[in-house]
Amino acid sequence: LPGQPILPSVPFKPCPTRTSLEVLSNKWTMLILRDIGFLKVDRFKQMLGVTPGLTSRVLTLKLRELESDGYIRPLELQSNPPLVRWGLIKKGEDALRVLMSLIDFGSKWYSEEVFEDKRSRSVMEPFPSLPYGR
Amino acid sequence: LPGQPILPSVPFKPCPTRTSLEVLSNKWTMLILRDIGFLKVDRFKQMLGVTPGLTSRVLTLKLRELESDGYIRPLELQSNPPLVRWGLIKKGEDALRVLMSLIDFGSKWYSEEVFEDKRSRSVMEPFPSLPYGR
DNA sequence: CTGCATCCGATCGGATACTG
DNA sequence: CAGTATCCGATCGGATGCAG
Repeated sequence: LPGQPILPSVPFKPCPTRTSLEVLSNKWTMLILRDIGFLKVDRFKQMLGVTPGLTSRVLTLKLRELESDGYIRPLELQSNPPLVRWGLIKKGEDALRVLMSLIDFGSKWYSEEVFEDKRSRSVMEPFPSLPYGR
Repeated sequence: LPGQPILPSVPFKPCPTRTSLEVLSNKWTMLILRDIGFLKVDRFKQMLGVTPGLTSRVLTLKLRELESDGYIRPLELQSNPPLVRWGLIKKGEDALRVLMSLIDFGSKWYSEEVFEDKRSRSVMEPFPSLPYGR
């Protein structure tokens, strides 16, 4: 992409990248959205199970943050013993597009760590069923 | 997206999201790639100028990291006084897709902070000239 | 099961001053 | 101009244990 600056035709005050990153750049946030949105793992303990390294303290903090920022919503199913499912709301679903671009990027550039056959590929291959693109 | 889990047809060991985030989730990294890739601001001092809050110490650290991870490349033009331009290489250009998705997301969900007219919009509007999508 | 409380080391990154 | 060096407070997040 050499040459002219690529400038927005509509000027923004702070770059929207900055605002988006404030919430999405967290170490665990995207993985939690992945659990709920893609893996359909929407229960506290299950999330801990499928996300190695994540601890209950951090998961709690991030769920609260995602909730208060309007990404997810809790469904309290029963309270004794507690049974909660977490669901994406609109903003959270939109964030999955960012997630897809991360998966795409990672699949291409970190295939050695990611795939067992170490072959680089595009997301369309791992997720052929997904409505991707616009 | 209710219903079935959306699973990859090709299993990955760690989720590629995780590997991508290790480098891209940094507070400043994406903004530096934006400076070079979109704004065509490729000089040290200029980057500090267009990226409020960024300090020279952190910029140095991140440039070194992006360089050793294969996102950018320095062009030493002269050494006294020093004159350096930073350019994206392939991996860095690919990372712009992630950046676009962040801009897209931010333009939609943080329009109050981002646009002066506070109207939400898609990236296609601010960047009509960009080859976006696949 | 779904969390919360406490503790604490590691890291991040802002402020400031300095160098070739 | 393009960085380095030093300092240090704030935050992040891992470990562990406990609660409803």
